[in-house]
Parts: sequence; structure tokens; C-alpha cells
Amino acid sequence: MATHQTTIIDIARALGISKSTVSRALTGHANVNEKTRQRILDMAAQVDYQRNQLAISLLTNRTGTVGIIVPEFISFFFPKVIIGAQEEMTKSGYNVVICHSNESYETEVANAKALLASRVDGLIVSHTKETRNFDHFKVFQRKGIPVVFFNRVCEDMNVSNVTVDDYNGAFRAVEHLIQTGRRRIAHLAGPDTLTNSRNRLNGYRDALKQYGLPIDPELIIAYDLNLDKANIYVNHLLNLPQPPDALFAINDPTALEALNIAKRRGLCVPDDLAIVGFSDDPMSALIEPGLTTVAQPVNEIGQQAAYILLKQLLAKGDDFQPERIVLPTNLIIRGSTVKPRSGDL
Amino acid sequence: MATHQTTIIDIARALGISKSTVSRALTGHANVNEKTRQRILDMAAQVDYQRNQLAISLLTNRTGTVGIIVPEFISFFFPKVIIGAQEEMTKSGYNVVICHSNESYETEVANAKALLASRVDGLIVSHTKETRNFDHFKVFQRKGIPVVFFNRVCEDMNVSNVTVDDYNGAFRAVEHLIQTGRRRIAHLAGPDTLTNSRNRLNGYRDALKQYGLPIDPELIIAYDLNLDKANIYVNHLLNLPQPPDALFAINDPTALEALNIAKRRGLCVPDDLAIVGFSDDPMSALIEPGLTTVAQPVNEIGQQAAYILLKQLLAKGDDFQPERIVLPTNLIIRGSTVKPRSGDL
DNA sequence: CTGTTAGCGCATTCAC
DNA sequence: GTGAATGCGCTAACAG
Repeated sequence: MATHQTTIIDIARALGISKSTVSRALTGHANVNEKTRQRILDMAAQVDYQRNQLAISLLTNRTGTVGIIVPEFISFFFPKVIIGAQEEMTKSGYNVVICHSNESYETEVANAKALLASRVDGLIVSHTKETRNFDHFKVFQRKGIPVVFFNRVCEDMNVSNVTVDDYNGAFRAVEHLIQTGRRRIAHLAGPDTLTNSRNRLNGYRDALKQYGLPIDPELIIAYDLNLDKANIYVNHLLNLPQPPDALFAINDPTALEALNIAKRRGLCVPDDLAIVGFSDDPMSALIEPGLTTVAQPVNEIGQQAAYILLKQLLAKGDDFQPERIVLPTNLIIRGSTVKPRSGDL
Repeated sequence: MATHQTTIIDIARALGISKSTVSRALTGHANVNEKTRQRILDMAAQVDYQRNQLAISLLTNRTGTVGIIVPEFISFFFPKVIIGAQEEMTKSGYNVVICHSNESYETEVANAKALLASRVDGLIVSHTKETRNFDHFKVFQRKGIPVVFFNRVCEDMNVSNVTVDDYNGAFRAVEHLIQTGRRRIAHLAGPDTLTNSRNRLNGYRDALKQYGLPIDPELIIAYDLNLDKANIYVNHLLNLPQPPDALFAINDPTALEALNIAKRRGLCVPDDLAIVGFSDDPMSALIEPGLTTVAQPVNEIGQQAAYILLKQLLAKGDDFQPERIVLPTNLIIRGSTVKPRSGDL
């Protein structure tokens, strides 16, 4: 530590020139004698010179870095979104730093503060399931730093966001269950703090309504997405006097958990219990039977979030109208709802 | 943009005092009149003051941030390691930024440069499968910024690293296959740029040797971990005149791919083909038959990496002796190598 | 083509 | 207990 960082002054001194010239040469400025430039570049390489981004950012009030905050990244969803976003940002010369809030409101606030303190130029975020207060994001807005939400969005902030059509995806999933003969369809929902969770629940409800099926509160359970507990709720549903003949789960991990429980209880999926998930986790195609699920264009979510952020970054102070992108979902039918006809495999 | 960021000077002016006092109050320094301090704190809150970490870092030559570079984070392994590392670093007041090299050498170099430019205090890294030149990491060393490798380590740098006992894990996996009667055991290995890949290959070899089995080059295939190609190699192996009766795969995704191919070809796993993976991906327990695999203490890898980094960060300039931690692995036996006895499920 | 000067926002001496 | 002055490393006017 404390090993003196080589600066442009060191280079300037070593070469007997001024630091301005060094700076110009290093930043690829014109107006530098070709020979001088070469000497500077050589010397810089020789002494391991690395520009100090801190100083530059302090000066230019621009870091060239955007932050992404995600609540988790164990399931494939968030990593894929991040990759999509990162690709686009990198193309435009932005650096991306990723923060992991771990579904903790406190950590999320700390992340936001750290990113604000390090003066990121923009922020892409999907909030935790605990987040009810969005003040830590509103600060960014007030300071003119663009924010884009995705997946889980904040409805009372006037910011851009990227979502999928959760309502319609859920609707079609439940419709599919009805059309294949199910009448008692349960829904293992997410916490009502999450917009996507609420929208999926509404899609579920409306599908039942539209097909004249009763909405049985007994069959709707909202839980905190903690997989350990999914276990309890699925068993609870299956132990009901009139158990469901189908389950629409808030996401694939939950659905896969349900699928395993059903199998372990000796139920036949899809005959005794049909199951539908959400997101098309790669695991859904590997398991047996395959899991019917509502696919999301995951990579594209990240891309779109990046596009919007870039647009907003470019627009600068000008009054930028927030955009709200809704991407389509796609029902993928597999063995957990429909028996494969022989020969299909 | 360009909305003037509120600084301590703004606060000082508003209160008719000097910025020094404001600075002292804000950093929790002693020697500030209690009343003055309160006025300053109130004003700071009122105007949304956020300290500019860039300026502080520039001044103190310390950012309080460490970087983590990982080659991918779609599989569960790297995210879990990151979470483990992040927990520890956060406890000690460090901020963690994550970079994703996407298995691209070029991106990795860019990441390293960016982290260096933003003056991270330390670096935790697992390099890409393309990385043969480690100059972009050696710069950190030369500048006195501690580096800790994990999982995939650089052997010709004198730095700390955290690995698992890949050799022994592989050895015991292959031993298990031999002890359960397999004689033609194939190995779908990783690229020889990766230390863990090489160590696992050695473990495989030595197990065969120790049990007097021939090492058949035909049964050893090193591939680039690109899952699309696993397909080709597995089929190639199964099409051999004398196909293998067991496969030890470099990691679980590869093993799962193999398992699916075997099933699709109508083979019975484990009778016709036994399969072992590496890492105990959660998917391994879900699939049927369950995948026998060599488990790694994933979370602990991250923790240990963080511990070492923190120790090194504390040691500062003092000559710090690099540590090399090797964590144990654990063979988990499932249905892909051993038929469950009835009743076991 | 090159040198001089002036800050970016802040913590930290040193005075008082 | 407080203010004034200094400089972290750099870029961008401004003069030659």
C-alpha cells in the first residue's frame, strides 16, 4: 500500500515536459508532436501508468459507470437480464457495476447510497420484496440521475420501466389449465409488494371469472418467495378436503418445488395435478415431466432497460419523458399440464 | 444533468460557517459544537446532501470498494461464491462491485482496467477459460493492491488463492465408479487453461492407475465448456465401438446434459451408463435419476476469499505472505451411479 | 504544438 | 471550537 501511484506528473518530470502535454497525449488529443506523443506513450507503458478515473470523474462530473441492483441472482432470471443490459451498455462505452441486495431492504438502501456516492451516471434496478419506501431511489431522480426499473417496478415514481405482460401471461396460463379440463385451480402467489406478483394474481382471477369459475380464496396463497416455505403451502393445498386439480405458481422454482412434492406424494402430474410456472427456467425443460411455463424474453428485458437508460443519458437535462415498455410473454406447454402423445418425446 | 450537486460549501454558505466545520460535523469528528453540528446535519438532510465518494477517495487514496470478477453467473456456482464473499466484505464495511467477464479474455482485461482506474482497494477473481496472459492482474500486485484468486487460479503469480481439492474430489468420484463395477470410464474434461480442470483430470487418471485400469485416450475429451458442444462429445463417446459404461463430467451442467442424452437414446442410467458431475448444482437433486456429484463448499469459498483479502488489506504495506486455502470436497451419491434400493425412493 | 492556471469536492494540517 | 490554506490527479480553458 501507500506505494505512490504513478501520475502524469511523474511522466512529465521524467521527460522534462509539462503534465498538460502528457495528458493530451494520453487522452488521444490532437495537437501533440508525434515524437513527443510516442515518448510519452512509451514512458507511460514503462512505468505502468494507469489513469486515475476518480480524478477524471471528479473533474468531469461523469463516471461512465452505471449501476444495476438486483434482489437475487441464484435463479437464472436476473443474471440473464444483467447480461443483456451489460452488453448494450458496454457497446456504448459504459461500465456496469452490479450490486446484490439479497432481498434485503437495508442492503438495497446501502447499495443505492454507495452507488450515489460513487456518482454512477445511471441506475437500473429491480427492488427487493421488502421495499415499500422508495426514497433511496427518488434521490437519484432529484439529482438528475436517470433510473430505470425492471421486473419489479415502482408505480408511484415517474420513471421509465421495463416489464413483461404479467397479467396476460398469467391469464393465458390459467386459461390453458381451464381449457384442458381443470376446475379447481390454485395459485401460489408472491408477496403483494411486487407489481409483477399483483399483476399475475389479477390475470389468474380474471381468467377464472371469464370462464365462469368461482374464485376460491382457499386456493390462493401469497407467500414470500422463500422456497423453504413453498413446501408447507403446497402440502397445505394438497391436504385440503377438496384439493386443487391444478396449480399456477408465481415462478418456476416454486412450480418445480410443487412438482417434486406432488411426485413424492405419489400424485401423477399432470393427471392428478397440473402445474404451471413462470419464466421458463432452463430447469423446467430438464425435469420430468417438463414444466409448462410462461416464458419471458429475459435477455431483452435487460437490453430494453439499457436502451432506455442510454437514451435518457443522452437526453441529459432536457425533459425526458419516462418510457414504459411491456414485453410479451409466451406460454410454453410441456408435460406438467398435457400428457405427451406417444411418439412425441 | 448539470444540476449542481450540493456540496459542503453550499451547506457552509447557507449556515454562514466554514466548510471545514461542515466537513468535521459530517464525518463525525469531535471538536464541533453540539448545536452547530445539529444545524449542519439538519441542513444536510434538507438539501439531500450526499458525500462525493470520488473526492474522498481521491484524497484518501482509498475507496472502500473491492471488485469481484467472475467468468459467468448463469450457473449457481459463481453467484453463491459472490454472496459468500459479499457478506464478509460488507461486515467489514467494504463495498463490493461485481464484474462479469462473460468468459471473454478481452472483457476481463477491460474489467480489470476499469476496476484499477476506479481504484478498488482489492480484487477477487476467477479468470476466463481464454486467459493465458495474466498481465492485467499483475499490475494490481505491482501497485500493491491485493488480489485473491479462487476456483480458477493463476499458478505463476505469487498471490493468495482459494480452491477446493479438485484432485481428490475427482479421484474419489472415479474410485466410486470403479468400486461400483465400471471399467470403461470416460472423462469429459474442461479446457487445460483452467487449473481446476487440470487437477480433476489428474485425479481421474490417478484413480484409474491405482486400480489397475488402463487409461484410454479415446475416453478423455477436453472441451471448452460450451454446453452446445457437450452434446456432440457425449454422442461421440456413446457411438464408440466400445462405448464407456461410465462418464465423469467436469461439472454438473455437462453431466446433466449427458444424462439427458443418455435417456433420450434409451439408455438406462445408471445400468448402461453411470454419470458423475462436479459441484452439486441444485438441479442435480431435482433430476431423475439424481445426479451423483462432487459437492464443493461454495459459500465458504467466497467467505475464505474475503477473509484473506481483508487480512491482506489490513496488513497494508507490510510484506504479506500469500495464503493458499484448499477446501474439502464431498462425494454425494445419487441415482445416476447407484440404483436406489426399493423403499429408499 | 506546448506550458500555465484553475478548479472538481473533500479531509486535514495549521493557525487562532 | 472554528477558519484558512493545501493538495489528491486530472482536464480544459487560456496564453503563448
